[in-house]
Amino acid sequence: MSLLKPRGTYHHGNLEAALIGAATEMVRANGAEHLSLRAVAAEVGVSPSAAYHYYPDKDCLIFGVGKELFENLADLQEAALAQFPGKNAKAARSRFRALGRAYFDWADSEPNLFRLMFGGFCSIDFADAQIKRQESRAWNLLCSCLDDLQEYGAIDPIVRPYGEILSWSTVHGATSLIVEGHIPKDSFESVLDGLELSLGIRQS
Amino acid sequence: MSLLKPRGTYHHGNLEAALIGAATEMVRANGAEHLSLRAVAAEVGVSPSAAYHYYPDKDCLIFGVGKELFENLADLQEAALAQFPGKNAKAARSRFRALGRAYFDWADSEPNLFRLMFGGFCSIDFADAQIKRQESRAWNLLCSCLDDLQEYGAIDPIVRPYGEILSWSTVHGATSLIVEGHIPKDSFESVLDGLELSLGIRQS
DNA sequence: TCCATATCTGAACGATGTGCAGATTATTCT
DNA sequence: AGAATAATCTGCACATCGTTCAGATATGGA
Repeated sequence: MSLLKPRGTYHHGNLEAALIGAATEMVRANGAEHLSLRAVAAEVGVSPSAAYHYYPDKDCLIFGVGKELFENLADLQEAALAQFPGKNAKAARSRFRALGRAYFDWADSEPNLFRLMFGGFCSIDFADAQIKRQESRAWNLLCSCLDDLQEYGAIDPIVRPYGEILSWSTVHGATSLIVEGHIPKDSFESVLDGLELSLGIRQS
Repeated sequence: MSLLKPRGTYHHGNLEAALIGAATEMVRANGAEHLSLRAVAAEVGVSPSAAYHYYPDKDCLIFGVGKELFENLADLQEAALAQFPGKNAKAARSRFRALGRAYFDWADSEPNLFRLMFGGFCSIDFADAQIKRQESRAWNLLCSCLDDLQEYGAIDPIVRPYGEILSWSTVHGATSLIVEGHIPKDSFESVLDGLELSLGIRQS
């Protein structure tokens, strides 16, 4: 599936996917705030108006880009968990850290995509069913990770009820602050350390 | 100091401040992504080109807006601390919560301004001396708050070294996630509860 | 083969950010 | 006070952008 429309043809054949693909790449490179619908159309080899057959306006195109990203992130976190499949406290703790690191690494390697998802400037409808599904998939991964720690007695039971929301908030907050340059990059590991300590997660 | 230029006059007299004022109000109302330099100029009663005498481009005008906001936030946090001046564990704990709440309340009441500061879409230079000063002012407030807790033996000494970065990350993360609609608003209080618990902050 | 439908083009409109020549006012110097 | 200089603002122009719409072109079913 090529992005460019075959020369001399009228119909593209795969315009919707091609538009999303080109738009994603351009957001990745230049940030959503500099995305031009005309440029996306030109990249794909199509007139600007063609896009309006699939998206009522530019915002919806960007929304389409965003929807895919939440799936990507959930996939990454799933892969991170799969790296440490052991059924013991040590492996569970590794999973917990891997989950946080995957979140950060993704944001750190693609700040423009991360901003599109969580920056709030693009009118993304988080009530959208597809996004909700991916977000709850990621949430469930975190839940199962904390459940494991609990099962192995490797987390403070008093703090356990706050585990999910505390972990997500902390990791997301540190990630945002680092991506936007408010705190240095190497502080993420120490945030993870502190988070583990404060949740009472210790290696047996 | 009126925003509008007096009718019939040529020079405005206070253009720079008026531009920032009008721009701030328009960002507050519509979000920085919809700010129009022409609209700001019109609001102030001046031609669009006039703005270029004070700011080389639109981004720099937005940057000017952002700089002020960091001062506002630090002021708010200072005021929050002043509400609980007591020299004991209970007051220190109240200060800690007030600090977090002030951060969240500010973001919750002015999401567009919060996004401008931390959303990452506006090219804000956080190495700017004025911003750094305000950010470190807020940071020091947090430090002193945790120092107090430590002095009164009201915080887990093992977690204490991570106190500042954990607190900021967690509060900022929860705030962002709530403002952008990823988690419900009422979860902030429970994040605060969890943060206190996990830091070992308990009332004597 | 012909027709209905889906898909795309081309030209147009208003709005935007920005640059530049010159008009207008303020300030400084004599 | 008057003239020269600097600061400030206007008016116009340009390229680009998002978006609309009438019409051209291709596709698929009868």
